[in-house]
Parts: sequence; structure tokens; C-alpha cells
Amino acid sequence: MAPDDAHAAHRTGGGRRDASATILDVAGRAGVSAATASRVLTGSSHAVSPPTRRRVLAAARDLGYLPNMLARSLLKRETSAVGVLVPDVSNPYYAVILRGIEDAASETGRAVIVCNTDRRGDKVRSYLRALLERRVDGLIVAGGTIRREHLAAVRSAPPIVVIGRHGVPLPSVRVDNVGAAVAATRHLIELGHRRIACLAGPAESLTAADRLTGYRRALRRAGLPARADDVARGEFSLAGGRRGGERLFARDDPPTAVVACSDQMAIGLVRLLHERGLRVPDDVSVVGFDDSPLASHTVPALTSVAIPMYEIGRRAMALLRRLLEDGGAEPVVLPVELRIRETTAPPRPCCRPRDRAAGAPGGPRVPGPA
Amino acid sequence: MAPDDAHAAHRTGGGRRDASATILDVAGRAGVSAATASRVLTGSSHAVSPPTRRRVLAAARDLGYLPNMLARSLLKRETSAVGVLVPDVSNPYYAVILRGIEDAASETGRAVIVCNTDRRGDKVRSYLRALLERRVDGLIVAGGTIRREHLAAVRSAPPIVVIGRHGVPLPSVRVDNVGAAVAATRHLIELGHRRIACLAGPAESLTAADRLTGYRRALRRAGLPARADDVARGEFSLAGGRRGGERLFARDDPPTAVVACSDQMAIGLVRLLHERGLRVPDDVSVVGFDDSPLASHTVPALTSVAIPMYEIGRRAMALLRRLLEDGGAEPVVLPVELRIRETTAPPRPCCRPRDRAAGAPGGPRVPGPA
DNA sequence: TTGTAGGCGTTATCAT
DNA sequence: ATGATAACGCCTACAA
Repeated sequence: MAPDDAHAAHRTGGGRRDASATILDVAGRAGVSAATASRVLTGSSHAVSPPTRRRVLAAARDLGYLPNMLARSLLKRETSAVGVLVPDVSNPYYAVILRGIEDAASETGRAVIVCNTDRRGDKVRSYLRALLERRVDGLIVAGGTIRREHLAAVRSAPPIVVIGRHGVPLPSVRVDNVGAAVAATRHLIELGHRRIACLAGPAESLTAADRLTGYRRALRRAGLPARADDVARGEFSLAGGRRGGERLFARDDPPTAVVACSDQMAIGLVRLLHERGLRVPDDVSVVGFDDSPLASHTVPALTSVAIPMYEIGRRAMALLRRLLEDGGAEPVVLPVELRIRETTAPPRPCCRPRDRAAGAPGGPRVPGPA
Repeated sequence: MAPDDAHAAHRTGGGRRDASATILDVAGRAGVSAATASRVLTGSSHAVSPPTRRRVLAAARDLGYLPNMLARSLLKRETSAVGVLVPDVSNPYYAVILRGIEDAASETGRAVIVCNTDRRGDKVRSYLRALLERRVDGLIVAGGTIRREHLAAVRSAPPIVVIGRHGVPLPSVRVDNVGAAVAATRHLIELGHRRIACLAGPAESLTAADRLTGYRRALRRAGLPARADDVARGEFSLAGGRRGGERLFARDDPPTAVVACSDQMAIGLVRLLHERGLRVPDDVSVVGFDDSPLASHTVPALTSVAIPMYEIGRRAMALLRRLLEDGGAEPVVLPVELRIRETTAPPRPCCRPRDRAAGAPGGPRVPGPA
């Protein structure tokens, strides 16, 4: 911008804002051609004499040379960057997945660009476009945010790995949410519960749909009736759990157990029950999903189906990497595990579980130390 | 992937993996030069006749043209990408900050590259290097991860905004952590507590140091002694809070109140106390920091100093944007607010707060509904 | 072992 | 109003 540095150029070393040295500077200082410098700096297999190599390395060091990846990417048609679409990073669920992705990505020098879609189609579209303009090598899409139409709008999309979707003709990493919900519900049934409600996730979420399916399947298998008003939908959040609980427990004959489709919902529910003078697990049993770090630290500690979120992230990136290198892309289904803690117990022997509020000094409030 | 499209190239429209059309394709199809196409596509002020413009636009649409930002960035020497260094995205604290950053960034079409440093110097260095090779326009560094030496190693770094640091000659966004801790501690003092402990954060964290300073200052101002063994250091985590609590409560004369330097620590501590048969707030009062969404949903609900994390993220990005445009960069200090809930109450009238375990049915266990 | 030259896709400058 | 050309920084055939 200054009139006189167009020609002064970087050779002078003058402190322009963008004064990073180019490979030509390095080559010049080492007394070699750019090609030779490049060969040394990229660790090419092309032979270079040891003395020359040393001079180039020294020059690069002295100049604080940093290769311009833009130029390199333009030429090689690959950026070693990947785009990640999640509904919301501030949701612990996705935050942990993102961590797994980033850890795996950084191991191969790849950069991760995050995008929060809020599950909104317009955001998905614009982020997708921006990511493709940046020529990311691949995409990881979590939270079932992506639809066929989004991709159709775009020629030549890079490889995509989806997290938590199935039935899509795209490589995916997921858990068996149906089976997970069956396990959670069966646990309650085996404890003796007969009226089991479900705090289900939002209608747009496939994960939510699968867990609801599993819940119903377990009920059916046990010959228990599936009452429509024992299912409340809501966000996978603290507030969602609370609000759903308000609906579930607004009746005269409330359930004795609840399958909450996320730990956040479960915690919101437990709080609500507490305010209503209902004790967990004495009056109501609650099981959550995800086994977030929190689950074992709440009072009472939450029984939860562990979903290996960090691993999901890692595997998604591993899958994408394979897609980028070879091509083989087996879908991955990770195992889940029910972690039984303190929020689940047999139902009260008596039929009306909701006889009295807080006060009642029964036995010890919760099982015991961790 | 299909065997026969390797040579089909993009001109034919065949679906090669990297078949995105270039501006030359668009120009060709519209019967104009690349320069004209560029002028239309970039919304340049340079005049273009309406019919030509239409043809270019149509061609671009037909071809599914996506500008190659690599080439553009190379030329313009700016990438509209920013790098964000955080200790760990899976920590809710940073996850929310990141969300704020990304929201603000996307409003100006900037991409966010996330990096998890785990507060390790080697990771900081390598991420920094990678980010600079990618020629990010700017950097946001959270968690006091950066030191002078890291930057010194590098010529011509782009603008940097730090989060949560002060005393560094870099534009910053932060809160008054000393004042926040004074407020939290004073709250306990005003409740009548005299033995107040502190679950402090890790020694490397400036935030932790500031909060500890505030805690001590409040004690001193109230004429209360500062006992060294009433301070336990640990990670800002559930486990950290738990372990710190073990040390704090290993003595015969435990404190009656604790300033926990994060909500996570506070929750870990509450759980530990529960296991030990100590009731919160009856036997021990606890105040946390951050006011995470969880704070109002735990049982009992956590008294906490609210830190506006989302806003911190947004402001950091806003500051960086200003740095990139004009240059003015006033440091930002955001206000905090003490949110009093259910974990703090006056100490037991009797002197030995730890007389009996669980059983004792005192008054109503917690204040009341939210 | 080293150097030369061409091109990756854009945009800015300078004609026309 | 439009077009030709150079340059951004790098890598890789190909030549020497």
C-alpha cells in the first residue's frame, strides 16, 4: 500500500505487516534456486547435496520462513483442512465429539473448521458453500443436519462422513440408539416398573426417533401398554427435560420411571421432581443417555447409557482420512453401555407412588458413596 | 471413482472428483473474458452491461461455479479465516466461548479454525505455526495459553486477541476475576461464615490466580485469617473439585464454606460432601464460578458468579475484526454478577458444623422452587 | 545434483 | 464496457 514498497519488496526485510519471507528469499539467501530450496523444505525424496541442504535450512531458519499453504494448496488441489458441521458446539455432546475429531485431525496435520448450524437449513447451505469455496478436503456432518437437497445444489462435493445418521448412502459413524434405548427401558422393567414414561428428543432428530423406537420396542416386548401421554418431546437440554417433565407429571397417575433421552434432560427432570417433592429414585426412577462426565457427579448420581462421544469423533475423522487416502469406507457402529448408578431403583411397593412431599424421612436418601 | 471420468475433465461436465468449474469456464460459457466474469461475480463496482452480467450469472449458475478462495486469498493476501486456540473445547467453558466467537465470525463470512492446546507449550507452538502457514488473518487465544516466547519465534504474526489475560501488551477481553472472587467471598462472610476455604484452579492459570487473590483480599478486608491449608489447588473440573475437597475436608476442623473457582469444581465438591454425609448448604456453603447453565438445574441449585462466556467470545471476535479493519483496540472488561441460589446459607449456630451424618431431618432441605 | 519454466485460479492494472 | 496480462507463492516435470 505504501507507494515505495511495491519494489522494495520483501528483500529489504522491512517490517511490512505481511513481511513473511517466500521460498525465493530463502533460495536467494542460500544461493540456490527456488526448486532446490523447495526440495529441501518439503522433505522431497529428490537428492540434494548435504552442504546445500544445510545452507537452505539455515536460510529458512534465519528468515523465519513459513511456507505459504495457500499457494501449495492451490497447486496440489488439497488443503488438508476439513469442515465440521454441528448443530451447536456449546452443547457438551457435540463439544466432546468435536474434540475427538480435532485430536484425530491434528495428528495428520489437518485443520478443523467448525460451523454451528442450529439445525437450520439456511445455515447449512451457506456454511456448506463457504466450506467448498475454501476447498476443504472433506466434511464431517453431525446431528443429522444434512439432507440430500443440500448436496444436490453443489457439484463435486468432497468426501463426507456423517455422524449419527443411518439409512443415508454416506459413510457414517453412529451407535445403535434403538438398542441403547431398549437396554435402558429394560433395566427399568426388570426393576419392576410398569409405568415408564419417555422424555423424547426433538422430532427432527434421528437419534431422538431411534431412542423412542427402542423405548417402545422394550415396552412391547414386555407386554406393557404404550400410552401416548407417557411420551413428551422436547429439546435435548436441561430446560427441555424440565418442560417435558412438567407435562409427564401433570397427571393424577404419574409414571414411576422415566427414560430421559439425554443426560441434560435427565438432570432437568430430576431438578423438577425435586421441586415437586418427588424423590429420585424412591418415588421416580430416571435413566439418562450419554453418560456425560457429570452423570457420576450429580446427586444422586445418574444411571445412564454411555455413548462414546469422543470416540465417535475420532472414528469419524479416521473414516474420513481413509476416504481421502484409499477409498474403503465401512460404516462404523460403536457399542454403548448401561451404567447403573443411583437414580434407578425398584418402584415403591405401594401403588400410589406420589403420596407425600419432601419431609418424609425414609431410609438413607441415596445408596451410598461412589 | 468411476473408471471412465478421469479424462472426461470438467469441460465435459463429467463428475470428476475435483471437477469444480473455474472462472474461465464461466467466462467461456458466457462468451466473455475472465476479467469480465470476475467483475460480475465479485460484485465489483466496475461497470458491466446488464446483458453481459446476466449471461455471466446464468453461466455461473449452470456450472455450479464456486470461486476458489485459495486463489483469491493468495492474491489478496487475506484468508478471512481466524485461528482460535483454547485449552480444550470439550470443557463447557471454552465451548461456549467458541460458540460466541464462531457466531460473530460467521457474520462477516470468516471461518474459524479450532485448536486444542491442553495448555501444552509444544502444542501451542505447532498449532501457531500451522495457523500462520495457513495465513489466518488473526488469532484468538483463550486460556492464557500464549507466551511471549511463542510469538518471538515467529516473524510477522497477524493481529492477536487474548481472552482472560491482562498485563500482556495484547488487546484482550476479560472479566475482573479479582473483583468476582471478592464478591463471592464477601457473600459468604456476610452470611456469617468465618472459616472459608478456597478450591483454587491450576497454578498455570491466570484466572485461577486472580480468583485466589480476590478470595484472599476479601478475607483480609474482613479481618479474617488466611490459613494456607484452607486453599486447595486443582483442575477446573469435576474431578479437580472432588480431589481438592478431599484435602480441604480431611481435617478435624473443616471450613463451613468454600469458594470453588468453577462450577465444575463446585459440583464435584457438592457430590463429595454428599457422600461424606455433609449437607449443602446446612453444613457447608458452596459458591461456584461461571454460572453455567447447569448451575440453576442442580440439586441444590448452585450459587455462582456469572461470567458472560458467550459474550466474551463475541467481543473477542469483534475486537479482532476492528483490529483487522481500522486498528483501534481498546481492551474490554466485561461485568460479572453474583447469582445467589441454594448452596449458600448462614453457618450452623453451633460451633462444630460436622456433628452428625445424613439422617438429621432439619428444616426443609432447600429453600424452595426456582 | 541443480536450474528453468509452466501453471494452479483469481483479481488488479493497463490497454482498447 | 471489455479484454489481455501479470502476479500472488509454490511445486514438479523436464532439461542440463
